[in-house]
Amino acid sequence: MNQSFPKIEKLKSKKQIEQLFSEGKSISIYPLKLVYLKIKLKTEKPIQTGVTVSKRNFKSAVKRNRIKRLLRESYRLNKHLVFNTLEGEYAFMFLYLGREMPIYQELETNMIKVFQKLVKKEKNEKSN
RNA sequence: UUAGCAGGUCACCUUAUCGCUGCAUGUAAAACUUGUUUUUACAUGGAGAGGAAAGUCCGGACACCAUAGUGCAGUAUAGCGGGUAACGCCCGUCCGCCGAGAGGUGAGGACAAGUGCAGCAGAAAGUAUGUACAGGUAAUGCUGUAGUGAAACCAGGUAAACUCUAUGCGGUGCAACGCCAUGUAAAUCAGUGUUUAAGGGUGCACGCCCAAACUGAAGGGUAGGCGGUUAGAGCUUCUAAGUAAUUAGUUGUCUAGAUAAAUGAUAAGGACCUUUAAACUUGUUUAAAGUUACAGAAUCCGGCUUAUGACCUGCUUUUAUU
RNA sequence: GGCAUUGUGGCCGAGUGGCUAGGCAGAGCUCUGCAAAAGCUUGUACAGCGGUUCGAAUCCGCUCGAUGCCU
Repeated sequence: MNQSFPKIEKLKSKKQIEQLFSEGKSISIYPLKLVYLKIKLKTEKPIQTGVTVSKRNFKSAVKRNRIKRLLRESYRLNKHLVFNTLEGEYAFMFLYLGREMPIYQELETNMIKVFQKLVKKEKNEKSN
C-alpha cells in the first residue's frame, strides 16, 4: 500500500484553489472541514490535496505548522480509503476549524469519518 | 545559608517502522539540439531551523534609477580615545546619577549668538519688584533674613523648545533586478530629427538625461518557469600584538535552501524537571502521574530590542558556624 | 517577505508641555395621568513600560494591538 505524499499530490495552483473555494462542496465533521471539487488536474494523480489553518485561531507559527503536519500525516496514512474508490479527478482542501491544539488519534478518526461520508455522498450523486 | 551582582554553556537523547525536501552516485525509460544533455521513476549514501530564525529599531553587502552631481530643505548622532565594511553597536577611560557593596546607568557639545517658555503659589517669573522683621543712611530696596516655588535681592534654568556648532546620510528595495515562454498596444529598442511648451527621474532650485514626428525592428498583461539563491566581512585550532573590543598569521572544515512553503507521526527505553504518596538516616530513596520554556529559516551578513527553560563559574553585603 | 499609518470613557471625536472639551449611549431626578421630547445631576478615558522635564495625553525609546499599500 502506497503511503507516500509527494510534492505532485499537493494542491498548489492559485487558480485551482480559488476555483475550489468558489465552486466546491464541503463536508464538515468538527473540527475538520473538507472542501472538494471534481476538476481536471494537470497531473496524472487522481487527487491533489492542500491543508490550511487559520491565522486568526492560531497566532503562533509553530502551532499552525504542527497542525498542518498532523493533518498531512493523517491524510497520508488514510488516503487509500478514497484513492481507489472515487472515480474522476478531485481537488481537496482540509481546514482545521478548532481553537485548541488537536490530539493525533482524534484527528485520525475524524479523517476516516470524513472519507466515509465523502464516498457515500459521491455514490449517491452518481446513482441519481 | 539567605539576598543580590556579573559572565558563560546547553537547547532532551537513543533505537525501530512509515513518510517530507534538496544534493551526490548508479540503474531504467522517454525526448531530441545524440550530449558522460534534459525530464521522469526507482535504489543507495549523506544533509536538513534558532539563540533569539521574532520585532523590523539601526548599520552594511547586493540590484536598479545618471559609475548619484551641487546647494537648500529634511533627518540622525554628540565627553575623550580606540575597534569595525559600517553603525545609533562594541571596548577602554573621565565626569554625573543610583546602590550598603559586587556593580548598574547616562541622546554627556553650546543658553558668554539670537528667539521662545515657566500653570498654581508668591510682592515680584523677566523691560524685575518691593511685604514683614532687623541693621544702616542726610535720604532711598541701601544691606541681610523670612515667606512662595523646580527656579528669586539678579543672576540664572530650559536645547528628547526653536536654534547654533561638528560629523554622517541621494532614492527605492530580492514583490530589487535579469533571462525564457506566451504575444492584439498609446509602452520598448535602433536610425533620422532637434524645438522648447507641458511632463517624468522622492520635496524645492540648478545641472544632467528622457520626451514631438517619420521609418524599421520587436512584443506587456495571464500572481507561468529559471536565474538572483546560498562558500561567506563563514565557522574553527593554535600562535603573536593589544588593558580590552579587535587585528594578523596559521590548522582543520563545508554547515538548510523551502515557495499553499520541507525537519513529521507512531512505539519502546533512558535523562531532566514538576506534583502527589510512603519510608526513614530530614534530604535522600522508592512508587505513580505529567512532560519540556520561548519559539519555525524565506536575499544575505553585523548589532540592538523583546520572549524564555535548565545548568555552571566568579564576586558582594549582612548574619551564623568552624 | 518588504514598506507605511494609527491607538483618548460603552461608541464617535477635540485637545500650542500646566485640572482631558463636546456629542450619542447608560444611571438618577424634575416635568407628565403615563410616555416621548426638554432640563438638571452623575459615573466611566489618554494602549502598556521606561526616559527627558519642576510637571508629560502631548517630546524620545521599546513593547502590544489595529489598519493600509507593494506581486
